[in-house]
Amino acid sequence: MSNSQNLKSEIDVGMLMSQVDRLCTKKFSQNAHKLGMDITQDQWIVLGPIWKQKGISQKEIAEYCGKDKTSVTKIIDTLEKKNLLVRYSDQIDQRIKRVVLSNKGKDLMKNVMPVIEQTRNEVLSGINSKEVETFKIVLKKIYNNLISE
Amino acid sequence: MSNSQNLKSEIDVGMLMSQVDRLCTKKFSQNAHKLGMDITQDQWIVLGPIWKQKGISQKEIAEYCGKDKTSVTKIIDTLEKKNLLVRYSDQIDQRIKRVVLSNKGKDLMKNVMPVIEQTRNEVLSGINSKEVETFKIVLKKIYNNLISE
DNA sequence: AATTAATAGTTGAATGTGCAACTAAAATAT
DNA sequence: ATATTTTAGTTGCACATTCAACTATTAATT
Repeated sequence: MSNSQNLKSEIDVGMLMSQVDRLCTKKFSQNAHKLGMDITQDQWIVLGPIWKQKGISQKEIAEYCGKDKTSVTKIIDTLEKKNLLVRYSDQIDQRIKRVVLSNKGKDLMKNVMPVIEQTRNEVLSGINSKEVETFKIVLKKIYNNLISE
Repeated sequence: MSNSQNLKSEIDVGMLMSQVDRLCTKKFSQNAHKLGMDITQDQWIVLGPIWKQKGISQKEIAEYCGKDKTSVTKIIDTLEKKNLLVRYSDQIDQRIKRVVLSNKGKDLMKNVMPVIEQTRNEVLSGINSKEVETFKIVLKKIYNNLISE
């Protein structure tokens, strides 16, 4: 125990962020499951832009989500198997795949809000809004430091 | 582009954290590769406690790293295949597997420091220490909010 | 002492990520 | 007009995570 504490005190920022990110993702899944929904955080993240913009392309989804196009392809594969969305080729530019939610997908997005809210409340409980602001600012700064392009 | 900006402005904290965590992990890998080292961030995270405490058990590694025991098993499998460490059973309690670094593992840990430092510098560039402090405090608060047990 | 619980670690399935190599289609160059 | 390059998306591989079910071993019950 004391040994573990010694080690923990020297903890690295990146390591801590990874841990916390995994805990948040896990909590989202658990909350979704508790509320009778079969969806992961990353599936929700990908559904978001499709919900907001019907017929959005996979490339645009990837940009919005900050995900690799490979990840987007595979998550959409999963979501298509679950009949939450439909893929179709752009009529003009056949390279582009566009995506729309199915009725099942729309229903899910309607009902998923309590999962988001409950998770956010649990995650940010006892943290004042100024701290959250700084937290977000730092995340954005790190983000800008690392997006090379 | 403007559409993407609209979407981005409503970005969720958890989503942003996931993105940033992935970018950090990626940057670590890239820096390691640039410096001629074959190691991922998670492999380094698991090697850390073994380096600090020779013969540490997998359970203790999992606790220190905040990783699931399953993840630890598999990362140690990988590290063992790469001959960076050795596993052996505890003489008294045969359930316990203990781990020590090989010479190759020790060498790697000696040489990995520049990767850590370079990554940390790139990640935290232009962020003042007060912001970093608050950032860590918020991460720890979220951590405490989510470790159920 | 024999049964039952708990513990440490492993395995397999499902999910997600990143890289490199690939296909197909469109845009550009010559 | 043909050849080259770029772009959008997919596939396969390696890695990492989680869950549930499993083995083996030790500890606790009765």
